[in-house]
Amino acid sequence: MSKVITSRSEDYSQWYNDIVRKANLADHSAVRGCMVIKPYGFGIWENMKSQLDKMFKETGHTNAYFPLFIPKSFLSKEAEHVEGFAKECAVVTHHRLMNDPVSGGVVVDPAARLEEELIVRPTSETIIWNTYRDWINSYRDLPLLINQWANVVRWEMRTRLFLRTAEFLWQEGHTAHATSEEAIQETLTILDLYARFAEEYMAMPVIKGVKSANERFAGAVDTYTIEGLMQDGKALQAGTSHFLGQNFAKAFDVKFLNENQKQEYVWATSWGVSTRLMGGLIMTHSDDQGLVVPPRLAQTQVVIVPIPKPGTEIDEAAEKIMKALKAKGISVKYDTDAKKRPGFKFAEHEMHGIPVRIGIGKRDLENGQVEIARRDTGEKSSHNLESVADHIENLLEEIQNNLFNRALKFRDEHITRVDTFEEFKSILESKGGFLSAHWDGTTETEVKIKELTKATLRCIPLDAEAEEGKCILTGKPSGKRVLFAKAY
RNA sequence: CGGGGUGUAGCGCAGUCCGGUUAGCGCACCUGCUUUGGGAGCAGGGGGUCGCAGGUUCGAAUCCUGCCACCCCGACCA
Repeated sequence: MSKVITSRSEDYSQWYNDIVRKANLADHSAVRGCMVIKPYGFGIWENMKSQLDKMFKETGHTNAYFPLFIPKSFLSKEAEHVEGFAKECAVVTHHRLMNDPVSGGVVVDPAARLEEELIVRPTSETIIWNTYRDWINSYRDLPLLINQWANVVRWEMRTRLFLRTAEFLWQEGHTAHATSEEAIQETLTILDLYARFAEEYMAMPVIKGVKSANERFAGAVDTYTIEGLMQDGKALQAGTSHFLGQNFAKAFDVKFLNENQKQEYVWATSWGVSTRLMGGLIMTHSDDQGLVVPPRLAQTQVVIVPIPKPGTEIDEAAEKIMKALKAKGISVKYDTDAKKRPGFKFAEHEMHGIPVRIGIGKRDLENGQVEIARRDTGEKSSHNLESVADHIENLLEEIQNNLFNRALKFRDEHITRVDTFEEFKSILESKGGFLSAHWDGTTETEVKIKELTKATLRCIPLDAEAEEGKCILTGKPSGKRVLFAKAY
């Protein structure tokens, strides 16, 4: 068998790129920094999306849609937001093209210059809060719990498929509340929702925490995050939930009349996860045979590969199994392509990460059995034809759990408590992963650590226990440990 | 945007230094036959503006200039 993808240990970046392309997830487009998500990859994204959407609706949110374009002046209304987002944006300056009599091509019509440029949204806080001003008058209009599924554009200098592309797909929730407490509660509700989704569906363990001032979203009072750990020991920020205080309400003059007939600014949150989750999914589970997809997100959960022999008994057995699996709501495909040999199909389906493969050949069938191979461990076993559907139903659950537990074990083994800066640097270079360390709480120290080690402060874990200690860099007192790591 | 690298068929590459037949190889693709329990074998066949645009030359994949894209390392970020 020839090697199709680069090994993880050999070149992690190349391995990642190979999986994205060879498992048919995505590819580069003709536009700089943008990607084409292929049908197979998009199907997995759609599964993620529909589950998240269901969870948003269960927590009282509804979907809406706001414009792609944001008038330039909107971006400058919230001071910190400008700092963070007014750069690296795509800008629309004209609204018409014309034929060029000289070159015969098409040129921008100079007469069609816009009076005010439009920014292609890098995030939608400004256009949404400008709209909320008209929607909110009284406490009876609150809370306003809205989500939108959209694309956004950030003109990133350096891009990587799924992890950082110039255009990406995401959901962004924007809520308005009457009180600070309620908005903070919303922020945390969403953080929990994201963590549950990551762990229960993506089988990707995450740490819930709060960002330092330095890593906070531009315009937020507090930014909460879920942080995952990839197989190369680097952290991935997988989702964020922001408590925005009254910053945007003040910037866009969004007030409501409270029960005591007094005007107040509303309290806000915003939160989002993006197609970056696809990158996290790939890097959490996949191996040198290709993609590994958790059963709950797999487009196809089971594939049946016949070992061709004359006669109809193989087809009959396959039909029977498919019927039983479909009755249980399990998605299954029967790979009858006569042009490909079984060995080729095995490798191909492994590359695509299909959780369970059933092999049916004459040899097994004579014993009333089929061969079952699981993608997570590669184990193969024979199983009785009659009860195969029940077995697979359990097996899919087991694979889902095993993927999570395996990733959890890896993650926990890669959280190292360090008490000196020397230790910090040496563990970071040798083992990687999260470093649990004391920090004096200043941005200055955080930036210094980044300059010296390339590690960033990922988060202050929500469950961090009180513990007296000394900052690993400055020796100043600290009340709890925080997590550092190199990150994507 | 700074440093380094790459761009030749769908994919992976040789050829470029030192210009010169009709631009080659492996995989993939098409046809036929034999095969089919871990990426099949044989025979035949199709597919190329050599990233783009200029320039030098009798002649450019090859030399020169500019541009573009991708990869890696930085800075920036979900």
